[in-house]
Amino acid sequence: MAQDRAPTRIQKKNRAAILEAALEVFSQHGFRGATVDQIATAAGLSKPNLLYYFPSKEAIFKELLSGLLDTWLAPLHALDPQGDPMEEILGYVGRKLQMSRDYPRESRLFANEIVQGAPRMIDSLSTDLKNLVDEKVQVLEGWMAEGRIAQTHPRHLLFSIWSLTQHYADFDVQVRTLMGDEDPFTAAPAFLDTLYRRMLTPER
Amino acid sequence: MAQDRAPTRIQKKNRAAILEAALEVFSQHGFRGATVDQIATAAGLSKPNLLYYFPSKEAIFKELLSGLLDTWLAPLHALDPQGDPMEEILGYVGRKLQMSRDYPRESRLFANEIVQGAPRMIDSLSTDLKNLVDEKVQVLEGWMAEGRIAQTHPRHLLFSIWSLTQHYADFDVQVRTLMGDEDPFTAAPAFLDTLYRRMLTPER
DNA sequence: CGTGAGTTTGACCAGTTGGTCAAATCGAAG
DNA sequence: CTTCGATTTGACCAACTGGTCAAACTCACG
Repeated sequence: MAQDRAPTRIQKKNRAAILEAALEVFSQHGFRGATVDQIATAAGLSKPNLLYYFPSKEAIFKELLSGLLDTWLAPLHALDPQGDPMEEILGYVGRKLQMSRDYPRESRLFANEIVQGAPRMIDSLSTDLKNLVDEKVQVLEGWMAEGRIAQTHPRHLLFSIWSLTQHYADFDVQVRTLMGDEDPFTAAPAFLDTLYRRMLTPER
Repeated sequence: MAQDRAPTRIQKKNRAAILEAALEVFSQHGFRGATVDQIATAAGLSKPNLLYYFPSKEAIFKELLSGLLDTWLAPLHALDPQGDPMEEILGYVGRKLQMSRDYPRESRLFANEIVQGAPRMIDSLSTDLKNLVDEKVQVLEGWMAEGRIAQTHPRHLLFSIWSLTQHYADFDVQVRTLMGDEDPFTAAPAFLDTLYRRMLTPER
């Protein structure tokens, strides 16, 4: 078994390959629907070999989740209280949409988990995510109180950003089925930009 | 085996119980994550007894899906080309939100399936749903051309309605974790109403 | 080289799962 | 209350799945 010392060249390569393969398989089939054999094959390893690097299927999944949560929350972290409110929010929306385009598997991994009640994520949600959201909600409330953006329910505003942007990753099949040849990500940025600009511009 | 003639009293009762149980179990665990035994127990039957009414797990799932799709699309069907555009759209949003509140399991069932690539639904999507959407997109385009609602991408507008409303059902755990005691459905109607009113009111 | 830690694997195991089947039981019409 | 189709079930099976293990192999390093 891999010991506590510095990881070997092979260890680094294989652990990375496993996590990449696990992301692919878990995001497509969910935790229960994925098999260790599938992941091993996708990583170019035998099942026992994979289990030499990770003690169990659950361990792979947990490591994936915790490793990805930070990446996922980074755009919200970057929302700057000192910046221009409208630019900050539109920037956040844009970055979130970009992530749906660039990292759809990550989005679907979380979607799968949360739709099923987030049995393995509920802790992170009620601590890390909740703290971050509480913090940014205060920022939004400040902006609204100052009249720099229109008054709305800040939490629902955040939910709306998440749902609108992640929809393009999570419901990709449906979206593409209904858009035909047109790439959804062509018109989406302008659509969301207009939506939030109209919604958040203070009444004159 | 149940024959082609009129269904018995017992047949009716048990098939209904099975479908109800299947909705509960499938929506929580997805197709692969659900077991026939779980469904049978939830329906108050033994596994072989359940399989006396449905030939396979897959058959139960498919019947559930096709039976539910109509219900799910009904609110969009009801969008009346003759009505007042803003009222029609806001009404549609309201009805869709109501469905997320009243039928969250149905919403999660579809979400689960679509996130995983809709392997058992893609046909219905590309026929029934596509036709309905194409039809209603024309209605929306007509309203926009007449200047009765603001100009936007009609398909993205529909996507936005679906994602914003279904989010409250599909991501229920997350939403409730972040809202604490406050019921999400208290403020959601007003939030969405304002959002679409601001977004779709034509420039004066 | 040689050697020991690091890596890989075939064989295997126990538990789960979807599904079958013959036999037993039930229920409604005569 | 009999009878026959409808219903229910215990026992069973084959395939699959997560995980183990001892033996074999590989590789970096002295």
